[in-house]
Amino acid sequence: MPHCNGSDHTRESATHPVTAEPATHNSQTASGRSEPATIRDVARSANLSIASVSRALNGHANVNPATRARIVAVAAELGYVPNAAARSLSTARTHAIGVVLPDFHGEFFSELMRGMDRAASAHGYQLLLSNTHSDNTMATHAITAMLGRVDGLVVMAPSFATAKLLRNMPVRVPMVLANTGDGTAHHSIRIDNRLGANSAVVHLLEQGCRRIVHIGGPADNIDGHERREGFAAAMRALAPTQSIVVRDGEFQDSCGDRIVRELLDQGIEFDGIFAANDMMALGALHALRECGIDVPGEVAVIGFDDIPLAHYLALTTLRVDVAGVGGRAIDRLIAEISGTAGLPSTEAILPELVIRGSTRS
Amino acid sequence: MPHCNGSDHTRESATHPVTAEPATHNSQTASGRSEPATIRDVARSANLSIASVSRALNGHANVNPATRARIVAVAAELGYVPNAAARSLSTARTHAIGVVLPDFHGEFFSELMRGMDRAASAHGYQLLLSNTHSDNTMATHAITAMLGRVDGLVVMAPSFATAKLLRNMPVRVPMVLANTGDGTAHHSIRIDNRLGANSAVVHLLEQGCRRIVHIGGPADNIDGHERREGFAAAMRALAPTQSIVVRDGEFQDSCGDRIVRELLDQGIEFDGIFAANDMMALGALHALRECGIDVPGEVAVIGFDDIPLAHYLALTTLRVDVAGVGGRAIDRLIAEISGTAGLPSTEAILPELVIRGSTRS
DNA sequence: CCTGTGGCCGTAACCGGTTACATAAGTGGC
DNA sequence: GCCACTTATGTAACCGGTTACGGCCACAGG
Repeated sequence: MPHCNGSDHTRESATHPVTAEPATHNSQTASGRSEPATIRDVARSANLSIASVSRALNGHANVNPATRARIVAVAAELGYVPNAAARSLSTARTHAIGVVLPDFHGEFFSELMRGMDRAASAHGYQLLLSNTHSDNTMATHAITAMLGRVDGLVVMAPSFATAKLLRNMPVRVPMVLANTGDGTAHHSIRIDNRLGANSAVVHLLEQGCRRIVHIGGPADNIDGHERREGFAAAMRALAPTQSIVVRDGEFQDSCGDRIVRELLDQGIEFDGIFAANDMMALGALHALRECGIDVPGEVAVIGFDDIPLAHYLALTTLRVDVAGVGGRAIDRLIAEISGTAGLPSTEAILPELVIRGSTRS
Repeated sequence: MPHCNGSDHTRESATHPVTAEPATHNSQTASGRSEPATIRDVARSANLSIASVSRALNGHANVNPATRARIVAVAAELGYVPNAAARSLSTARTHAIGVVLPDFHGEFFSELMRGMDRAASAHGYQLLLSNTHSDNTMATHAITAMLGRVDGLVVMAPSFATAKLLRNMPVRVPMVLANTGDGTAHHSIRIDNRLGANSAVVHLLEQGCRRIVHIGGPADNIDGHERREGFAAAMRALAPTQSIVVRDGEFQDSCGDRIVRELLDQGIEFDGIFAANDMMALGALHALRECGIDVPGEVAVIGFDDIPLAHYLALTTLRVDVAGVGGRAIDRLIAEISGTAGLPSTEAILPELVIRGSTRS
């Protein structure tokens, strides 16, 4: 690029009175596709020191208003954007939050992210994402990769195995756990699965059910575990004469379908189903309808989560404010980052019963 | 943060020879809750220079194998993790990719993220997320905030207004556009909406439909726009005698419902509906059923996207490999980052017709 | 007129890495 | 025995910000 019109930005020659013009290291205009302008470019262009530029742009008080205005104008003209890495290096703050999730599936995930993003961007934080791909060891690997590039972590590890790994990992950053079976050492936020299960049982009993079966979640999953325990506890307390029937699935609709057919084949009688999540409940609904069993007349069905499908297929369920979980997790993490959080504690989100056609006609 | 051990912030004492043994600045073991170990700690502990540590840990060739092994061992013992900000600063690489999306809603979003995450982590990249909250100016703001902390950007801006802003923004990083109406200046990837619309029309005509109406998407949306145009073009080409009826909605189920009722009220006859997305198609299905109109007997309905609900409600639709879009976008961005990408070009993902009960009994 | 004070600004150290270059030791060939 | 060359390691200059500290100047009080 030989002698491009260097007329406008060669003011720096004023500081160096003579010498042979340092090759105009970086004197292109903002419109060019040049290297991004640095704080030094701004300082040179404004005939000020980099310290003043830094102070002015960061809103420090001890800067002359006129000077600040000039700096802001020059910065805008050069299209200056502070280098985030450099800033992080000297301030030891990244303004980023790492999010480690077990899997990117379905509405649950997008709602969670929505809540997190809103809370994070409200505080000027950005979200760095990582999927553990349902591999337990991946979680620690993902966290390690994030160390140093985030100010804190939100980790979701519903699998007990992952939670165990987590517990043994030394942390160097603030961390909030979501839906994880470890409420002692860290700040955490969870769904009150036992309460939800209790609400489900109460509702089914109110509808007149006398033989309730539970389609449970995976044994390794904390939510499945707690919902199963909550179901059993509620049954013991509220319907002590009923036998407790539980069949575990894998949170997929096909499991619900299969388990219902197995129960029917085995001649097990039931008039109510509490599934540990909506997908399995929908699979159960499907199987019941195919077998000509009236819902809710002969069998009432209730799920957990309130996914959009539940609304469409009139499934009674327990609504969980997933976006709220995400938002609260971020809020608490930011509180911990800024040192305004208290001792580690666990916060529970309460599920809300949503009654639809699958339990009441 | 009361009385944290103030011994660690006396950094200037290292330069001034204050005698008195620098107090083993940072010699705790990995298990402690101390300040993270730096490369200097590792070097000191291994009796080597920081250059050797850097070379050893980065796999450079010119390091004695025995030395490398010792360094690796010491690093592991100290729990050393390189500071990402420092590394980014000197290498000008962040190994992060910025993702700017219009909204975090539904299955579409999670599938997209899934595809992106898989592709990104396969190449050792992390994802930095940003939501533009459906505010056009937010997009440029979000991008600005990401500059310097990412190696490249994937931007999704289905709104024409946002795309326009984007076009005028000077870019300093590699960028791939997804579903955006600007295929000239940047690498981009999109859904072949016109082809999909054509497939829909062909299928409806094959099913014997002779009066097809289109429930279109928002005027400002590129996908809606292209599907509408594709519909009109296909009708002109394949059924030139039919009049082209189009009613625009907002991609929500309620719109489909409302529009169908309006058409019926206005006495407009039709035997086929092509909706610009599945949600509106489902709304239409709902309205038709409530009005006692047989589907597909009297009216066939086809949607676009193949969301999970479509499967459950037996909606014929055009499947879009959303995860594939995300994955391809990341792959191409990484190619551009590493300089192995060619000139900007547009890549199209082909929708696939999925025939279900709403068009064929 | 001298000195204290406060506002504004510049100098330079520092954050924790990477890497060009210098240095030192070992190897082979003549 | 000397030189060229390779290999292994150390030194120090960066990368682009932030900020402690000190200097300069204007102005007020004595």
